[in-house]
Amino acid sequence: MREETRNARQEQIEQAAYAVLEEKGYAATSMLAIAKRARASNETLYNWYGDKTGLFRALVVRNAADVRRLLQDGLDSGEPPLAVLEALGPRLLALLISPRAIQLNRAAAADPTGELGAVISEFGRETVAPLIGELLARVGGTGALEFEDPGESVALYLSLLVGDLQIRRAIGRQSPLDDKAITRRSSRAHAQFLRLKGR
Amino acid sequence: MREETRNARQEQIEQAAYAVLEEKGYAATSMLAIAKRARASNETLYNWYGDKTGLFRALVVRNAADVRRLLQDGLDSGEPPLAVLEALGPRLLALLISPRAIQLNRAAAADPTGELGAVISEFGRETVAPLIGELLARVGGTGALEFEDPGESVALYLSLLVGDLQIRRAIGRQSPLDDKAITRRSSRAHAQFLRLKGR
DNA sequence: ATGCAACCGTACACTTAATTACGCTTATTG
DNA sequence: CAATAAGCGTAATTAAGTGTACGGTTGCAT
Repeated sequence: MREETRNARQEQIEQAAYAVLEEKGYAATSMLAIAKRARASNETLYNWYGDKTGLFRALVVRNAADVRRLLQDGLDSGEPPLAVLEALGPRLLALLISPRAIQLNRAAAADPTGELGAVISEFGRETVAPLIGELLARVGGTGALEFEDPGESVALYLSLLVGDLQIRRAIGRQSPLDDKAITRRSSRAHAQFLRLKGR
Repeated sequence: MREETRNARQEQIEQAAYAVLEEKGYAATSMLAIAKRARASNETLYNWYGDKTGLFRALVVRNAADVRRLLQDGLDSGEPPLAVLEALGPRLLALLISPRAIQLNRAAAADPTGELGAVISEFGRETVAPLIGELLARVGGTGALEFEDPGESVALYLSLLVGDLQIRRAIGRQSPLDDKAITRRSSRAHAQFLRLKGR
């Protein structure tokens, strides 16, 4: 199969996986259901992804790449760091509590092997945090911030921005935030962060 | 069976449930495994708890009662509110990220019916938040705090105290925080909260 | 002591879902 | 235009786990 065709096919399969996942939740999502939705055979799914965990690992990696790209674009934009931070807030928050991300977190929580959780950690927070750290360092470079421990500042920023929204969404009792709520929460977090760490 | 005996037996069964849960994770925890661990029959488990969700609901309720008691004792202690808040921080944090609480959150995230999540919310956050709100209001009454929206202040306090620790523990391989780390995080959160909301 | 109700241990349907196998069809390639 | 590799659809296999049933046993009340 031509590489191009195959990539397109994988895209379709992963779309289907998300669709079923968002519709049924992880526990009720079967490989067969994904295959049918994508009009693929489950033999193909197993050939390409190995097993169910492998398929979801692919979803996690692709999702994390989106977040990474968002941050990297911000870093490369050449805009003033503080403006970048402010603009990134709502978009980052939106990604982190999107239905897709939440379903992946639920999947990781449900995964008996714990492997999905490891992958989310590795490709999620552990690649994202350094990028935020870099951004904060640049803001610091402009003199707008003052902090000793960069890791602690990243954690504080994420605490203010995201807080316990992810876990509350994951256990199902927090409805998705609309754009307005996301903007409000993000700008509040931005202001609070500056008050704590700004000079 | 004498009531006392029965309560003790339930205690043992719930202990066993936690043990298996912490050992295997929710998905790999079967009713039979719990029964065997407790040297009980699964018929008894089903008679007493109805079904698997019912058993875990019992765990959630008991766990939430612990948290509630902690806060209520603080409120009733008669100590100065600000001191109560400071003393409560580490103990509350320790409970919220304890292995038991985390496993219950994992269970809720994995539960396809979403019922466990509802129970956690109802007996967890939704009874705890008002108590924290009451405590914050009393601190405000002493003139040490100033805020308009009590709900928002509770959310901020919890964000600073707990942040995304729960979700990271739920999906990650992150080890529990030791006492020292809990104390440090809690006192930092306390200071930051006062800085944002204190007068 | 003795009857009874609940409990234990084990076995047993009954489902469900992950994998695997396979015959048929379609696309790629030399 | 074959030859062949890959993919499709579906059926078979396997493995667990939930929830139920049941004979034997134990603790409790009378």
